[in-house]
Amino acid sequence: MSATPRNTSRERIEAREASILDAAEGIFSRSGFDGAKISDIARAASVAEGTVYLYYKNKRDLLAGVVGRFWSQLTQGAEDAIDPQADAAQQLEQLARYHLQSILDQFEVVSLTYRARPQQEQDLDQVREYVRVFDRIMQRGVDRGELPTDTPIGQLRDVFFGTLEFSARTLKLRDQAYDHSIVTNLLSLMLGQSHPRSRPPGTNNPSNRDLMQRLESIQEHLDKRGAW
Amino acid sequence: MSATPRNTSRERIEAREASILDAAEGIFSRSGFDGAKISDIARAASVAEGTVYLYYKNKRDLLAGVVGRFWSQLTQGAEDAIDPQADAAQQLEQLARYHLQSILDQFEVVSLTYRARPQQEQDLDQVREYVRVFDRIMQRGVDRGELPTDTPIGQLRDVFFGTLEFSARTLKLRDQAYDHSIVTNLLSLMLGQSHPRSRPPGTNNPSNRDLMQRLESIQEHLDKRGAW
DNA sequence: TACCAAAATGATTTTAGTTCATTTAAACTG
DNA sequence: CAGTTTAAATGAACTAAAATCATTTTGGTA
Repeated sequence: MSATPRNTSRERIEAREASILDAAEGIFSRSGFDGAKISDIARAASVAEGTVYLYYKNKRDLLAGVVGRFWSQLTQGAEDAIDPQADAAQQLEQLARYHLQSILDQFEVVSLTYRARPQQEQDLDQVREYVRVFDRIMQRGVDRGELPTDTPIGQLRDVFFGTLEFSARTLKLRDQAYDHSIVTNLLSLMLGQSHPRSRPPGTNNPSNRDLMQRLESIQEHLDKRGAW
Repeated sequence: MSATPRNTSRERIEAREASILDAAEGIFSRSGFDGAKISDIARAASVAEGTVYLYYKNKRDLLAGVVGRFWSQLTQGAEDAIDPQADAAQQLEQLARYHLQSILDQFEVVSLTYRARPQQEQDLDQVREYVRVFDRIMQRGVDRGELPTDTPIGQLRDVFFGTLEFSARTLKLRDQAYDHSIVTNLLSLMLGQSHPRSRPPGTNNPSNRDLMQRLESIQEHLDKRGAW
């Protein structure tokens, strides 16, 4: 009873499972859950249709596998993206940038998350593990005195992820790219600095002459738009 | 060719369409998109299966109908829930409470929104109309001087709806009830109450900078009006 | 009442998820 | 290495449900 064959066998099986997940992720992302056919996924993974069902008991389960792997990888990536030396505010900014960039890059997979059964508890385990990255940053900030002791971490978590996800949706909807101001504004909101009323240095208080010129240009602008 | 029969006929047809939507909303909410069978919906609406396809070209289209009606009704309800006399902060709180309560009450239908094709533009028209309620409150607040002229309305919209939706999801996941502190915390965050910015309108002589910002916002406002 | 067009029906077709009897490959044994 | 056993893979067959369409029913009109 040598261990080597068992291991190679297990590796082979894991590689096959990964290739099925890869294929499924591609097809699901491109065609959505309903549009994706098991036959397409099987072909993309170079296996027979029946083989898919040896690894996942049905189509929903396969989706849960794809989505779960995505969030697990996201957790790993987030931990790598955060500097352990930095303070809470810096870490939060690192997480925010990483998160926004990731969900923009893989928007389709994120959307598929909500097609996994929300009622099935364990389907969202990896998502829950991911948000704990946020909780740890905040708790550490409180423990170190960088954040007030009465910081409502749970509510701020909803602000953080809710805002970033809606922002991503808005950007996608309007075909706009990542905008750094989203993250900086969110953080100044959350950490209680004043509104982004901070002006870039160098913009001085405009003179009346500036105002006059601006008014002239506005009239020009309006005139160009033609008749009312 | 009297008009009355046409009308009664149209009313009959609209009533039938509404009864199909009612049935679909119930079945979709209870069983989810995949679990819902057209045959069940048809039976609940007391029509034949084929009849459903006279009103909606397929199952996804029927879902889009259900979701679209929901958001339209939400827009109507929101406008009713807001006191036109109140200031921006009060109106925002009214909208927040109404919104959170509504998406908690009808969580299943809200969830179904994301199963409607996000790529299909017109499927989300009613959602877009709904968020304009927020935009109008904010714009009016800016115009009245209750909010700073540089208020980033678009970004705050993402904070507002994103946070409320995530909060609702969290509450549902943990079987918790509506919590007033969610709304009050969100609003104090958004309106920056911790840092007193409630300048009684009209008392202060606006700086040139304020004037400049106001002019910019007027131009932006004019541009958005479109339709020249 | 007879006629027509619109609306409704439900049996039939089509499509795609799932199963399972069979085949193929891998692992173990003497 | 041959023989045996066990695990993995296959794809044709099965099944459920979405979608279609030839036929029937209904409601309005002359």
